[in-house]
This record gives sequence, structure tokens and C-alpha cells, in this order.
Amino acid sequence: MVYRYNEIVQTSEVAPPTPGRPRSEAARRAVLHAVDDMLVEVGYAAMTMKGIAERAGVGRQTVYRWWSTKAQILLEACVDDARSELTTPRRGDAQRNLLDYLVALTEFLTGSPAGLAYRALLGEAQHDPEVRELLCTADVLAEPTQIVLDRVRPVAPAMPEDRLAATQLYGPILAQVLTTGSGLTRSLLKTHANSLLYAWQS
Amino acid sequence: MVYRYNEIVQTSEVAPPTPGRPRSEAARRAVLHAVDDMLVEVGYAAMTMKGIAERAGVGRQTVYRWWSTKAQILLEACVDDARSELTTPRRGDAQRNLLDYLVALTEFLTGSPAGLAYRALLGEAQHDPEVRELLCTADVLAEPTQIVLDRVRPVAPAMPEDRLAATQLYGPILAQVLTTGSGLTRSLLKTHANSLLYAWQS
DNA sequence: CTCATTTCGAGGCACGCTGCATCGTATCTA
DNA sequence: TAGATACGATGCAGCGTGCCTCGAAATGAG
Repeated sequence: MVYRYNEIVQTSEVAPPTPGRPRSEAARRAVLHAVDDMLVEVGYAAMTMKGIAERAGVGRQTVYRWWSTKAQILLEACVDDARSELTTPRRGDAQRNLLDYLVALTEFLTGSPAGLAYRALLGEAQHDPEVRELLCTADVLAEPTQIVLDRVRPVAPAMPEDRLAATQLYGPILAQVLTTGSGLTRSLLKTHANSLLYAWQS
Repeated sequence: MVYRYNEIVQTSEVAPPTPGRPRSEAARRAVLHAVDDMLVEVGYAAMTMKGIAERAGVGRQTVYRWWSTKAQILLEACVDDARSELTTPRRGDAQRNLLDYLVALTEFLTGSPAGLAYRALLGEAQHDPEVRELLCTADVLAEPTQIVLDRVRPVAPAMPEDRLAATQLYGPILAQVLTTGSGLTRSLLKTHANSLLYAWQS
């Protein structure tokens, strides 16, 4: 296959799914680790494919071989952490489960590197449809939210369908962080959980 | 004042607040109009200061004279439209006011050029603290939301403080659009309005 | 163990955008 | 009419992108 400038090139050659990766794992981990660090240190906007490669001690082409976008790297770097940070143990009654989740979500979005990565990706998704699709296929928030909703549903007969219930639960927290940069206080989170539960129980 | 490359330069010289603008208005309008069009046509990511200037038939330095960032231009280009599109007339009871607002907000975020601009700005705010601050100082959503909340509060004694109530109201809608790109159906918006009103009435 | 295959790090390069400098011109004010 | 100012256009260094090329190193089949 011949590459030329200003020509739309299918990325079928770049970033092959799993062709055979003899000693890739070391470089792969180095890149993911570098992205994780750089996001906190310099921010998403100043994070550069070139900079990532240099920081990881890796050739630029090595980065392009497995990922074609900053967003792809970032998603892969944060998705596991995000899942574990957002999965709260079942504990206490419905209200307690909701509150635990809202607190975990707030800490994730405001304090965790993985949460910072998710916010950066969600921001980029507003500029680039491909990133949006990427984020939809591996939606970080949907799964942990669903787990909590499933716990609450038995005692919340008026809870609407999953999609609306999920946005009712995490939407206010996400909106607050995205617009102001900081989360709601624990006391307000508790009020929010109580409101929802009250509405869902009648 | 001397400019040099790779030197942090105060933007005090560029974009003076209101020094005197003899025949600026024509160029200013041309730029704002060009940004409005280009956002829809090519998207935020592909929108370029150079491209804006060319599209507006304006020198690049003229653009830098009045604004220092794509985000500044975009905000100025959409803030008036946003306010008018999100201000719903008082009509009917509390539930009707809430629903009207939620419908207007959904249409704004999914169908309006101004809404597209707001989403792009909110996305950029996740990458750049300056944009976040810019967006906070002229928060497009806060004011219209507050108007609706003030109408509803007299019949909603259990409504929490403004900040939480506002995010409870628009957070789910915003989160839905930001994550999936499309809004909730009217029927789901109605359900959401009913939920909130029920909870706020205690 | 040997050798073809593949990836590795490093560097090169064309292209486009950024942001300031500068030019000559058009417009407004005094 | 004279001075001040903003205008459009253009030039430029610097930097990131994404593909190419190179020789070295590691892999895995025979």
C-alpha cells in the first residue's frame, strides 16, 4: 500500500487489531502510562502525539501503529480505572446505594485522573463525531449506573425507563462538573438522591 | 511593546476592550457571521482562525485584534441567540412551564446553531481552563433556567437551593445530548418534569 | 541454532495553522 | 487638511501532524 499526502487513507493498515505483537507490550504500556501522566501535568490540549512518544521513550510511528488518535489512547488508558472507581459495593438501603454512587461519581469526575480523562474525551466528542462514537461504544458511565439502578428498582416502582433514570441520576452531577469544574457537596448529593427516590417511589 | 516568539506575551495590547472602533463594526459582524456559518459547515475542530478570516474576507490581524481565541468569537456569536431561544414565555401551570423549558433546551442543544456553539464551547472548556472561566462569566444556561425555577418555586415548597434545582432540571437533558448527541423524546421530557415537580412538592 | 519476518527507536519531510511584524491604503476625527 | 487609527494582505519562525525510511533488535518457524 502506498501512502501519499492529502489522500484519504483507510486506517486498515495502521493499527491492526491483533496481527501479532512480539515485543509490543512494553511500548504499549509505556505509551498508556505517559498519557496518564501527561494529562494531569500538561492537560489535554497541550498533549501531543509527538510529546506522548517522546515522554514514553517510543518512536512516533509506534504510537500511530496502534492508535490513530489521542482520544483512542486516552480511552484505553482510563477505561479500566473508570470502571473500578465507579463500581460501588452494595451496602445499606436504596438511598445509601444512590448516595454512595453519587459520591463516587463526583470524586471520579473531579479528583481522579481517569475522570479527568473522561471529561477530556467527552469534551472532544463535542468537536469530533468519531470520538463521540468511540465514547458511546465504551460508555464509561452507563454500566456502573445501570448496576445501581438495578439495585434500586425493586423498591422504586415509579422509576422510569433505564435511559431516563440514568440521566436523572448522573446528569445533574455531570452537568455541574462540566460547567463549573467542581462537584456538588455531599449534602446536596444526599438531597438529590432523596428527591429522586421520593419521585421514583410514588 | 516588543513581541518575540516563545515568550509569554500579555494580551493587553491585542484585543483592547473599547479603545475606539471607527469602522470596525462591518468587519466585526463579518467575522461573527463567518464563525456562525463555519461551525455548522465544517465543525469546531476544522474551524481555523485563518479560515475564519478568509471566510469573512478580513485580514487575520483584524481577527486577533478583537478576539484572541476561537472560543471568544464563538461565545460572542451565540450568546444572544442562546438567550432568546432558551427564554420561554410564562404559560399554563408549573408543569407546563417546566416542560416548555425542557423542550426548548433540547431543541437548542440538538438543533440550533447557537446550541451547537454552546456544546463546542463546553467541550473546549474541558480542555482549557480559560474557556471554562469565559463560559462561567456568561453562563448561557443559568439565567434562563433561573427564570423558570422562579416561576415554579411558589408551588414547590420542597425545591432545593437554586444551584441544585437548576442542575436537577437541565442536567439530565444536557448529559443526554453531550453523551449521545441526540435529545430525549418529548414524552420522556414530560416524565422528567413530572418527577421533579412531584419531588419538589414534597 | 539459523534466518526470514516484524517491530523497534530515531530522524526526515511536506503541509497547514499560529501569532506577530510590516506594508500601503481607507476611513474617521480634529 | 493633517494626524491617528483600523483596515486587507502578506511574510515569517515555530511547531504539530502523519507518512516515509533507516539500521538495530527481537521474534518464531524450521
